Amino acid sequence: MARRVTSHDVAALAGVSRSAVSLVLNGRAEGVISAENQAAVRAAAKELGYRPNGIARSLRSAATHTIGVITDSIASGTYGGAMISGATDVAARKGYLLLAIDSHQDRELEVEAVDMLRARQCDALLFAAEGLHSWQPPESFLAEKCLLLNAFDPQGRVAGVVGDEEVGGRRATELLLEAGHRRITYLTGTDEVIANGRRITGHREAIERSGAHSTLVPCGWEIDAGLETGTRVLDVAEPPTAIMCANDRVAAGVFLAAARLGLRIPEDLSVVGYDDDPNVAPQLGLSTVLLPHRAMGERAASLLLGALDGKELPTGEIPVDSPMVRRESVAAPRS
Amino acid sequence: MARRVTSHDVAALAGVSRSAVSLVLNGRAEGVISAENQAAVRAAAKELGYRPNGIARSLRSAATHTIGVITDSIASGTYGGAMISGATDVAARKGYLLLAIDSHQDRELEVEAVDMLRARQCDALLFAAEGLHSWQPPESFLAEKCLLLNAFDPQGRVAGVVGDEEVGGRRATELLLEAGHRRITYLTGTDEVIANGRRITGHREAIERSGAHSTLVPCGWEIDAGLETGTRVLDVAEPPTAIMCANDRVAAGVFLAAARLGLRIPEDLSVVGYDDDPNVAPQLGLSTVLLPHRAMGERAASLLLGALDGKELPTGEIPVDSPMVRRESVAAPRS
DNA sequence: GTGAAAGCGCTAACAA
DNA sequence: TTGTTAGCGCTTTCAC
Repeated sequence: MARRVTSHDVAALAGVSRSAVSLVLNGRAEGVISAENQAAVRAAAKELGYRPNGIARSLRSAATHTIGVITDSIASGTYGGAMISGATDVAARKGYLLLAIDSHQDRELEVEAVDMLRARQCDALLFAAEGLHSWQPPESFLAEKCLLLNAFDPQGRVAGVVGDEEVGGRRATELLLEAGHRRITYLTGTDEVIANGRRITGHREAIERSGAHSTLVPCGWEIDAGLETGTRVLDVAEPPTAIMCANDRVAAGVFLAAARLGLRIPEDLSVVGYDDDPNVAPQLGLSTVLLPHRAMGERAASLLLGALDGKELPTGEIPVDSPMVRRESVAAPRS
Repeated sequence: MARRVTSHDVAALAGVSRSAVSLVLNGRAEGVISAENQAAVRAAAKELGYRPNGIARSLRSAATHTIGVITDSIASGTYGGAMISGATDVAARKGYLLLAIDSHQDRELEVEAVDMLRARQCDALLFAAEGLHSWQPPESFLAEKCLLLNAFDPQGRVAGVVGDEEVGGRRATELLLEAGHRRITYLTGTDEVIANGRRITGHREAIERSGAHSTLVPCGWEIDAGLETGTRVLDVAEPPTAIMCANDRVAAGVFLAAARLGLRIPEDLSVVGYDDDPNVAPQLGLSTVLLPHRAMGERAASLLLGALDGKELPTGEIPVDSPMVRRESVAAPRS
């Protein structure tokens, strides 16, 4: 770690002043610095491997090109990483980097994290939640340009980028309706998960518009719940021709239930999942609604970057489309 | 975003000089600043909500309390997040934050990422790989305090924190041996995955020491390979009494194969996996070797932090223990 | 026990 | 067209 090269060294080697170096390297030299001096500066910079000290530059310009991110437990799940990764990529493309810290769902740590990030003069703040939920931002968070990811502010003071769960619930239902199903069962998740209610709303909308019939059966989120509830629902005189599942793991349970009962998918039973879980959906050939985590992260970063560019930040919830991933688990019902 | 509070404001309110503020707030005031002035400074700082500007402090002290992290594609898999999360937590506890950027396995982006991180004066650099592999650090990377995570330098110039795959392979094997198995089949992964060879080495060691017999059958890493190869291996006159699997997904395939053939686990067949995949192992009750991603991340951060504290960085590979997770899939063979 | 002054590396206004 | 200067906010001698 030899002493760092500074603009002073470059200026000396090129035989110009430090300001000349600054102008040339920041593209503000045209018509200000002679062509040969420009060349000399560039040559010297290259020879010395000069990189401007970002800290000094930040101090001067009062901009760190850094977005502070508070995550609530992002690494524990399968999906959180995709959001952060999407945000990182979009930010990096504009020269911004993410400074991340995890609060482990601890309110005190959250506040402390905001403080740490603010002390480092982040240009903007982002709060990212593993699972969609309501989040009350501390005052210090609101003092900056800020945004929520996979979360929303109950008081609506900050905008939040979220997956469009209603559309997702509607799409999954419509896929079954369009295939011709009229007797549909929806194995729902649990109410403490906010997405659940929204998906149900979307589902009901689609059903009502169609005139078909659906039954909602509380189930849960895990494979064994899918197996158990799926078996109960299917092992009756007039079973549904299609099942919509709370998520892909439940769908996997339904696959098992169907296999047990000798029902083939999709010939005897159509199944649609939710999440596009990479560990489940492709293996099963499951048609499912994609939770657009990466796109959400990208969206959040680009909104924040826009705000730093002077654009207005939106308010309220910013839904990101949840597309349908079609595989082989849905077909027309046996007539 | 009202104008930021500076030490100047605090000094003015407390009626002292800026240097006094600095001394008090950094705990260097004892015996230097009068008790009442100290109290005044603290009161003023609190009232104004003063936080020292980290950028200015960094410029002054030439230390940013930041670790730059280059990831190669960390968010795409199930495990990468745990490493980063472990590192983040350990670093945060010492006031360090991670500045992360993803190279998407692109060499040019890698070099650029190192440049960006160096320009921001990170105190140390970490390269983290999703899957264990060899990585050739650019010169610019080596110019800093640096370390590899889940990777190793073929030329040995930087140390790399890795999971102990040999021990893992040995442990999995020993679990079966201790249960009394003498006819074991190992469904191996593929050679382009470096961990595979190491696990095989560990496996062979354990087998040789025991005098038991094992057969290695190339299989792969996915559930369908496990099902297919598992079926082939089990559907013979004298099948193995235990199967060791390349990973947990393969083990899931073996579970399916066993079910098809009417073999109960663990009564008729013992199975051991690798990874402790949270999406697979608990659901199956699978005994498996834990890939200690979080511990690896923690280890890397604490080594780097130690180095910043003046301690020597080790060289070569730094293995982190891969513990056995015992569940129900292993029992004594039917005699 | 306290405050003035210098300087980290950079950029932008200003003077030459 | 160029170089000099001031200052971002902080810490740390060094006089007082």
